[in-house]
Amino acid sequence: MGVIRKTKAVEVLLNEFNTSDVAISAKALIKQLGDTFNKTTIYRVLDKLEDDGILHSFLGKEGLKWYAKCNGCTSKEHKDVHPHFQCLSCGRVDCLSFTVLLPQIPNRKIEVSQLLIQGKCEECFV
Amino acid sequence: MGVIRKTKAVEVLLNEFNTSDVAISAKALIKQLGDTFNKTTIYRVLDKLEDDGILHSFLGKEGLKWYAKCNGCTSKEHKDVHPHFQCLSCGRVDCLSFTVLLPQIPNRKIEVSQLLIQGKCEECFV
DNA sequence: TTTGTTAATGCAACAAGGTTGCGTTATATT
DNA sequence: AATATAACGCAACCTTGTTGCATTAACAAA
Repeated sequence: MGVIRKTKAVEVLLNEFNTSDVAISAKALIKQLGDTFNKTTIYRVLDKLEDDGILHSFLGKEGLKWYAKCNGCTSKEHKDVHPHFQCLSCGRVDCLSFTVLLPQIPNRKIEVSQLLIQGKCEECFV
Repeated sequence: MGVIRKTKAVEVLLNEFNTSDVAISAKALIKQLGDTFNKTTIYRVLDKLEDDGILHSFLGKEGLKWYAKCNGCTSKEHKDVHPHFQCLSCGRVDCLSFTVLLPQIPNRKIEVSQLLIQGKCEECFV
């Protein structure tokens, strides 16, 4: 990827992800920042941050695109494959830090896997 | 769910899923049957078949909705939780018949999980 | 500090998957 | 055959996300 300039939008978006560990949907970011930045800009910055290995994205339920910080990824390789947890009560999504081991499947080659777990998060589970 | 009438649309759609075990996206069904039935009808029939426990649905990559036959589900309970495999070469999606065991997560309650595995299918993996 | 290159932005229009309202048709029941 | 109502077709709409293009602003070099 090309040079990334430190613009207001990049700064603000990065800050969103640096202040907590949860994933944030593009939709939520647009709702929150849409008055300050054009939605096109937000989509493009997220895209670029993903290309640069700073964020990773995945699809949550309802087909929404979610973003979260990467750990140890580069622009060359997104090695950050882990499950995501979506709370059915409050909607919050976060990254789980364990690795799910998949069985080998005969005659198939696994390249990517996406595991979305849904239920009640720590706050909502009492 | 209410009574389900044996209409042409129901008959044709059911037949699509009965002749093979692969999953089919709503989009593909509309492309294939859109001249015969209105897309609204197709969406509604799929919806109803899912409610009745005959089909189950999940989201594939790109946020498309996919449907496949259920095994042993009723309209009360969709017990059919299994991984889905999407081939990155030919696009084909099918249901894998094994169960992935998830570790318990402290202070959270797991209710649903969706595992999408991507790679090369049996046909494309040589 | 001014200049110049080009990445980044805003805007408007668009794309695609899916949904809704409503008047009409057809299935199943009596 | 008459009736109730599920299912249908159509058009219009909604939402998330994308594209083209003219304008603005980072940033490096002079």
